[in-house]
Amino acid sequence: MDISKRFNPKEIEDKWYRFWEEKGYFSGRVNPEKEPYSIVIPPPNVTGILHMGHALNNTIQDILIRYQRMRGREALWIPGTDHAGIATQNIVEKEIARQGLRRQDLGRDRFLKRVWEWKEEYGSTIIHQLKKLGVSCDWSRTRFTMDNEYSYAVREVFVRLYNKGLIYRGNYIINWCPRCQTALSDEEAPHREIEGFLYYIRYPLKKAGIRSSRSAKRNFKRVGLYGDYIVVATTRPETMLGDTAVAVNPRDARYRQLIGETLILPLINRQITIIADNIVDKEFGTGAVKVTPAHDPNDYLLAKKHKLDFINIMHPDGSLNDNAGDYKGMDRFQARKVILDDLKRNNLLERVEPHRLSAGHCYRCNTIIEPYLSRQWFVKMKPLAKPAIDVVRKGKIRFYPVRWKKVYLNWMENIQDWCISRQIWWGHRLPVYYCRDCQRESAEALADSLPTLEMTKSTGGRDSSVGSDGVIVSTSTPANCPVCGSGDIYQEEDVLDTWFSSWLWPFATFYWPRSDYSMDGSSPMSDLSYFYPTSALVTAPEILFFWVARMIMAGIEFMGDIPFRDVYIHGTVRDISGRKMSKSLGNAIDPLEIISEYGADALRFCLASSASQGDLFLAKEKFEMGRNFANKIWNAARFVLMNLEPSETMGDLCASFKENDLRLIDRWVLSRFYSMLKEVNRYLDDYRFSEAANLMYAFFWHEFCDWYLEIAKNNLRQKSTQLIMYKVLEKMLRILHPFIPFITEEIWHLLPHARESVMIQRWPHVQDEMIDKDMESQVGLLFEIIKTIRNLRSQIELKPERKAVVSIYLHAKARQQLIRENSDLIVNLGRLESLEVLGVSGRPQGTISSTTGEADIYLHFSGLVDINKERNRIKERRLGLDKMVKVKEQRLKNTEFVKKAPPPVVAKEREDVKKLKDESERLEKMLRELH
RNA sequence: GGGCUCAUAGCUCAGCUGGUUAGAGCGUCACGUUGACAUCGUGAAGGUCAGAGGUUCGAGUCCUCUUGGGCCCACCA
Repeated sequence: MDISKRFNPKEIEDKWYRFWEEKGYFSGRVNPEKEPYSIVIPPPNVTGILHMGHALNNTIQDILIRYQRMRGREALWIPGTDHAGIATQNIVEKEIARQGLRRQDLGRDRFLKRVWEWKEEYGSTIIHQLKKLGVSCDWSRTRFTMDNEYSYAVREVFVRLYNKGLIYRGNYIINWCPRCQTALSDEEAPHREIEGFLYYIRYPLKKAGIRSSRSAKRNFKRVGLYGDYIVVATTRPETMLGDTAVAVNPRDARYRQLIGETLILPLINRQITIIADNIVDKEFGTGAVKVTPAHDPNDYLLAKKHKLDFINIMHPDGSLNDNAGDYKGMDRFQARKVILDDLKRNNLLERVEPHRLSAGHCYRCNTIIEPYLSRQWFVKMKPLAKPAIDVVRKGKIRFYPVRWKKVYLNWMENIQDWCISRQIWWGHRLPVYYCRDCQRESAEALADSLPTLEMTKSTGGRDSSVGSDGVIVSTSTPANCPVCGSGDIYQEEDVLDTWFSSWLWPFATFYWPRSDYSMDGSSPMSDLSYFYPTSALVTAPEILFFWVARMIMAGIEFMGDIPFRDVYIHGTVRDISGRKMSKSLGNAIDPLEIISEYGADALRFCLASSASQGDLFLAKEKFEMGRNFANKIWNAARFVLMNLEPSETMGDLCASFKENDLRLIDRWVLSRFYSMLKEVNRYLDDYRFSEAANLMYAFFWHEFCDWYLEIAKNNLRQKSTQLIMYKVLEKMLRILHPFIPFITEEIWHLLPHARESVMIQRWPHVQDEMIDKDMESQVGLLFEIIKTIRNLRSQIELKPERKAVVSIYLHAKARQQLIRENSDLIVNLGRLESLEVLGVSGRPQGTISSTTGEADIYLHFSGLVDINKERNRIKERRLGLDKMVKVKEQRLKNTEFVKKAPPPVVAKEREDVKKLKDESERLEKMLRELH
């Protein structure tokens, strides 16, 4: 047979991927005969390009899917992409910016057309890249979160929640990204520490000369033109332009006399009042807080409570507006500088301290978030969260590793309402319409526009604006106002948060709210009812709140059932120094580069074997391990196939096979295989991929290749050897297939059998009757002896080509038979001329010696033996043994131990002592015999 | 400020519900073209399991504290 010496992944990967696709192996269809197993892919952004995180995430899913498919489940993996509102819009905006255009120049419709064109052209990049990985998604079901049917599901959900009173609209402080010019949810504005400053600013009192107490004196001094003042501390001095009060703690003696007094807000000369509230921390700063209701969430609440004015000083792009007086038109950070200069000039900046603070950052463009008062839409989360907490707490949904359960519950129990409106164009437009005629009659008419409200008096509570005043919510565009019949209707400009569509993914991908959809049209049940709830969700920790938690809520709310049973959360991919792998840091390893250099199998295997409990620390060299393993498998297969009789087929081999033909080593390798398989099964069912991968690796390489195949070289003409080599290889291909699908398929087709693909084979059964631990330990002794001989050889630097003569004394008579029967094995692997089994103990002339736990081994040596070296070696070993004996004897002397430890543990301890002592005595004897 | 997590060989990590002579891969050193594989083989060196207490007959494994990393959440201006 002509098989290349090296495995060359490039030549075969595309071929087999096409083969699987053409055969339709990836498709999952309703099949009442089979138990379903389904996974929905975490849909990558249409803007996405494959990175290591994707590679890891999808490798794991593919392992699960292929494994379950082989176990006889109807496996379905639904792929798709996410429209990624802000990210995609940003890309297309950048594109048109090269032509000097802003999206506003094109207008909404033309801009959206451009985005769709972009999507058509580049949107499936990541899909093609995923295929390179070998993933077995059912591509005929590929979904996009802005597909027509999907969009309908989104509107349906909005309407249902609105009608239930769970969606409301109102003016609140939200996270505003001045660069993207949209609101963001709390999750989209992660806090990051920044090195900033705390600025202490003097606010003069209108009525000078008030002293509250002696202790306060240093806080009140005369400054320039102004009278006495109060000092406030802030990290964002520019917001002072929007201040409408200063707050102090009512129990703060320093300021008690000043409560209710009026201050002159510097630079803008507005009169503001000193108010008292318990939320003010006396210890922080000066104990006096400037209150900026329109630009700080705390101040907002304070202002509601104290009925203060809300002054918005900023345009949506972060520049200051008309309310900012002389600073109007400046960018917020530029304004900060100028304001600080002006304050300094007026002797109003008391001091500046370095101050570390954490601020929200836009998760799309990393711009510092501005807390911004604007009219937005929200989902009330508490009612949705409650049942979603229950299902996790009761274990209906299980997290792997389990610690994520706590993280989930902690977040869910403190959940805040979800801001779902975005001031961008690419996305699902809110199914909200306004009737102009009704609005005209409404007192709140002016407030529907984008968040440009400049100054409003405080309004009522959080729910004040729900469902009133010309608002129509409907899945389809209404022709007339259902209240007044007017046709003067327009749709809400805002679109929904991308995650407002993603959270429906586990059922909207099955065409929910339709309940009758099935892919092949003639199924006895719908896809949704067959495949939902899905079996497992595999994802990264970053999107636990964004996505996983919300899917659980949506599943329960709209399907009445959990969306998945298991959640497996894998680690984050980092570089070798622990930094998160990212394009911007320049430390990313491109999976496609790894594939082309080492092969997709190498990539997959390395990722799987690195995917233990924590994060993954990767360096390019690490993938060599996978490549080497693939090559090892390749060559082992080559060896096995080269040594099968050309005409042999599996059937011929089996037919000529008799149980008693099996040699000890044959039974050993089978026993080891099934022992390993048993554990692999357990690990896979427990989402412990690295353990499963490493077990297979160790067995294949260090047991099957290093021992079995090496021994087989001397029995190649025996049918049983050929059969067992073949059998183990064949079974290994099956169980390795989910991890390394390409090479296993390639080798599969080189096997002399007729079955068309390894991918659709059954996962092997554990044959318990083949597992024999006692026999394994007998073989273990044989290996020990061989290793000891090799060790002795290397000590006297005996060249490999020189055959040695060895005598063995077995301490247990029963083992003599074992050694005699398998002496050929020791002779061959020990490179011996002959092996003698001694009847009595004692050192033969001209030998060097060593022991295993059960045998004394003497290697005949004609050269000069360095007696001292030999003696030291034996002594050292004895020392070690005696130390262990001491520890164990001490343990046995302890009556508590003997009384309380379980009998088998005590028995084993006794046995160990006996064995160790024996060995020690034999070493002692060897020592005596040396002279 | 709250929570989670980690600290085991030079590096990256295993070590499951406490009882091994503490393992693997990579790296290092020595030897090697034995009829698959140098992307290989054989052998070796290398660890007081971060530190201190405690629970227990027994702790790398459980508890507390200390030290040092990492991550997440949070409305300290």
